[in-house]
Amino acid sequence: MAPGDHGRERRGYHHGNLRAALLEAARALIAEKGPMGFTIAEAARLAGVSPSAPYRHFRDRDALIVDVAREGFTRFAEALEAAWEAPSLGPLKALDRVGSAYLAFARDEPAYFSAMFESGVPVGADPELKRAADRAFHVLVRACEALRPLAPEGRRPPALMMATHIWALSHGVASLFGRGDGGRRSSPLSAEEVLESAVGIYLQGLGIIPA
Amino acid sequence: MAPGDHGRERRGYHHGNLRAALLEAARALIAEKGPMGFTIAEAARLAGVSPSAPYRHFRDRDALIVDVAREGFTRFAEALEAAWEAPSLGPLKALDRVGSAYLAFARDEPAYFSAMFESGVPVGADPELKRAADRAFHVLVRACEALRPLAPEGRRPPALMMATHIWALSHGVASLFGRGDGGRRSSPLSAEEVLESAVGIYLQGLGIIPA
DNA sequence: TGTACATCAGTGAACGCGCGTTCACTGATGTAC
DNA sequence: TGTACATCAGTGAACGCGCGTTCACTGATGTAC
Repeated sequence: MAPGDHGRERRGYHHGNLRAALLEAARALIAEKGPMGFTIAEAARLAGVSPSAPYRHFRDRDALIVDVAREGFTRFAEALEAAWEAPSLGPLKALDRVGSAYLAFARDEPAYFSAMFESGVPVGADPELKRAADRAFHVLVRACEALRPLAPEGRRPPALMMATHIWALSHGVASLFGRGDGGRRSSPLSAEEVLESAVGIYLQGLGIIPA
Repeated sequence: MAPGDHGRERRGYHHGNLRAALLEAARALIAEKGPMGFTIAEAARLAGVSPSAPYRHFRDRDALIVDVAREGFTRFAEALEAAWEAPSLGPLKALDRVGSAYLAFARDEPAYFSAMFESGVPVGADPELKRAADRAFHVLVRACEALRPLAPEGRRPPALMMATHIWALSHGVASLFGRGDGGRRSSPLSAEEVLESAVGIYLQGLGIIPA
């Protein structure tokens, strides 16, 4: 594959799809060297275009990273939604699938993951970014709303709190044990096993699963 | 405070404490701009020394960051150990204190935290770094060993697994809600409240706390 | 106590490099008539 | 269908900058006798 063949074929002087090609190049570079190792010049090179071309599509370097994070949150939300909504196996099984999707995303898309959570981009940097992030979190909230009625009546914490707990747990497991790039800790258990067992004990604590 | 006054007074031509001053300067710079925003040249400037001076003490830029991470893990381990060992209030109260110490460290020392967990430095980069990291994790293992006998006999997961669960939970909460620098998510609950309530439900799940 | 000398821990100039960004420009594309 | 023209999306040269690292050097320190 020749340089510049990102997205559709380049048609002569005009690239035709430069914006998308730059986002893809940035993703690839961030996967390689982290969010701060990425440079606009190198992204342009990868897209087969002069170093000034990106400025037709992005105000500056930061704007490009914000867009990568936004794209990442959008795909993340889609992945979680798909995991939750697909089959009707009951909320317990579905929650399991959402957890696995969280880990799979962190593992398969380390570039998006670090642009989203480790690049220093504040969630409020862009309204669309915020919307996508909220959308992802909302999947967990819906899951917890479905789970709540299974708990004994006196002991039902707010769904939002439950979702926050499970989010933190998933995020911690993903960060420590389930990253696609280097630097993860070693553990006798896989990330999936850690998350699944922890969530199981948590749900027992709520009386949703029998002890 | 004049530039270069890190640690003890500079005594003429020789700095006297340059190594420590550079580590401190690096910490300050990482707190400001993240692990990748830090440069050796700027650290030297902060320490009041020529740009080539750092090379007397560190092979290169990476070596300096690894040392910052090592220093961070050492202080982290000390903080967790102090939280666990101080008073004999019983393992439940002590675990609480360890959790708070985890969050406090992430909040008060964002530079160390990101050098340790987000700089791409692999834990195996340096034997002493690995030892310090293990020491920190070991506090959680000891805490879980103390907690385990409180669970009903048939339902006692390995302490190492429990420690992994609680570590992931603490780390997730710290990363998402309890960072000292920008970029954290908003939540109606404080990081401490989130962690405490989640750990409470988890311990109920183990039968260590009554439902 | 004094002196010669080895070693240590800095200096500062220099290098090559790649970056972000700007600028005037120009080739390609699409639209009005 | 053909032509004039506006607009779009690139080019490529240039800028100033700060970086990591090297090198030969030198001032300060400590030690042996």
